[in-house]
Amino acid sequence: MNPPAPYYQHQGITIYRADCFEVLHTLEGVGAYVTDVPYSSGGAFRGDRMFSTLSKYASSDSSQQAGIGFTGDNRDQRAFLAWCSLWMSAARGAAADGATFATFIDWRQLPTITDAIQAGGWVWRGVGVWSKKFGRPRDGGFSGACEFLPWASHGSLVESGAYPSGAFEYSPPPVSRRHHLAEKPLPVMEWAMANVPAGALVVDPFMGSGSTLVVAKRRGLRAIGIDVDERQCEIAARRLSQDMLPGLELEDLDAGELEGPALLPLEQAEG
Amino acid sequence: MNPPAPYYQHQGITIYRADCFEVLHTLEGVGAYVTDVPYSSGGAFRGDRMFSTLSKYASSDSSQQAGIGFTGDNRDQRAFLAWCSLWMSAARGAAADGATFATFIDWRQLPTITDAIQAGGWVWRGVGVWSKKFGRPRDGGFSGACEFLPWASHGSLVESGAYPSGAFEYSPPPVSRRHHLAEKPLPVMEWAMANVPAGALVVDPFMGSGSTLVVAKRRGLRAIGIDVDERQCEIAARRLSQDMLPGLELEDLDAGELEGPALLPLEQAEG
DNA sequence: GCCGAGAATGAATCCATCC
DNA sequence: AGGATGGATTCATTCTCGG
Repeated sequence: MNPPAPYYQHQGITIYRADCFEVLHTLEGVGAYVTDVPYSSGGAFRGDRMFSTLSKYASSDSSQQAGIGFTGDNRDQRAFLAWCSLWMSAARGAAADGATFATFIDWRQLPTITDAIQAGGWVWRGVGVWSKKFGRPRDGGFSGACEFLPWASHGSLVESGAYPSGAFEYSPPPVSRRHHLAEKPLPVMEWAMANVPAGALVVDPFMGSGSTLVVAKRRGLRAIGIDVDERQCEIAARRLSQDMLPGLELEDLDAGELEGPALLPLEQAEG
Repeated sequence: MNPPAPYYQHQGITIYRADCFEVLHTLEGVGAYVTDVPYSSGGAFRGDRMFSTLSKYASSDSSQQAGIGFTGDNRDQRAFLAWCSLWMSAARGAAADGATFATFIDWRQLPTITDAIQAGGWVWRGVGVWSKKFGRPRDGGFSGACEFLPWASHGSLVESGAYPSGAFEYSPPPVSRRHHLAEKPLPVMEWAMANVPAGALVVDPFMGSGSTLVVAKRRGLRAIGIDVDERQCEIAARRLSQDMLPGLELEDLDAGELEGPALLPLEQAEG
């Protein structure tokens, strides 16, 4: 099979505007997958509002009550597991021996993701933690201060000479300064990719605004980003075209504004 | 039903030397469960789980294998899920409305524990993270720097006026200075119990060396600790008898040595 | 009591050998 | 074969101890 025509291609970095399955089936020799799977939306299953509603149910005490759409909740959860298992399996089919896999996820979907990782044939190796330092406070409960990075390998873990910590602390910039609602700050992405060996091909099946590619480019890695949304592809391409002199700190790149015509704001549905 | 005779009882703190089921079925009005369930973890290979806790978890570098191990750590996945569901369900049967539940666990068993929490009828609310700052390094992978604190409530979450963070960073003291191999430092326990409202009855079904009770006593809470191992009961009782003047810092209490005769190490057979 | 240099450590993991 | 055992490995942080 051949991949679709690239949306962007320059200096070892390629962007495809496509569903990830279309591209994953055409790849081989992938050394690492690093991504941020969408879990609060996703055209594959349901509209954003519907999913939010269900999440709201699940987060209330109403799961103990009668009359809630339990089957609907359940089916969404199952569909998410099935869909993740499928794309993770497709990803593994394109992976080189010893390839690594990592995706960001929130606490609620973490168990589903670790099931999907193993269902997809990956060897689950651990869970990294990104601490944002602050989360929304909760009277009588713990704030949601962390996001999780379950990671895995295709077969034996290959030594890369890197020993990243399982915990990383970094305060994210305000939403107003992000290119994407769920955007991961570049230092956080750099941490998540710290164990990727030199020369590896990195693939992000849910590219979003392209933080994975920006870090890959800085490190001189080959990389492929995939996103169904053309606006995200454009944003990512513009970020890659920015000045990336080594003297620039990642934080500065994060704060850099994109040149060119203004882009339409993203609708909520993209979160 | 009546509980067994207490092993220790003083100033609102009670210790039972018993299997937790024996006691849980006799309780009522419990405001919070805070515990550290035996992980039944220790490696991806079948054989690795079968070792004693000392050889599984204590540093293999140090030839000193003296110390106190603990029991009930050898269950396989299915049995661990079933057993946890049972005791969590029994615990919920004794819980007051709005009671909270929290247990420490490692990354490998986290999904199993969140399943058990929900199977036991609790409403899963989130996952706290204790960062030890440093874990054993892994070439090509992330270190295991964190332990996790999934938490839940019995029905609606009750406001307690406390807003603890979902992340807590603290370096544990070396094994040689602990009362229990898996002992949680007092500042970590204090964080894990930060949302427990004043006046609540706290129960720890797997007391170990009694850190939960020590923090409860400091906070003026009523508390019940349960452990099958009489040596742990004795250690906990001694810790509770130590000087706990408010002027003393928790770190100092951690470092305090216990008076009385030395304890025998646990035999390998029990591991 | 404070500070710096050197030593020790880790709720592992993986693999080569034994039985 | 397959389970059990023993040993080598890793480095940021903490601990120990002397000055």
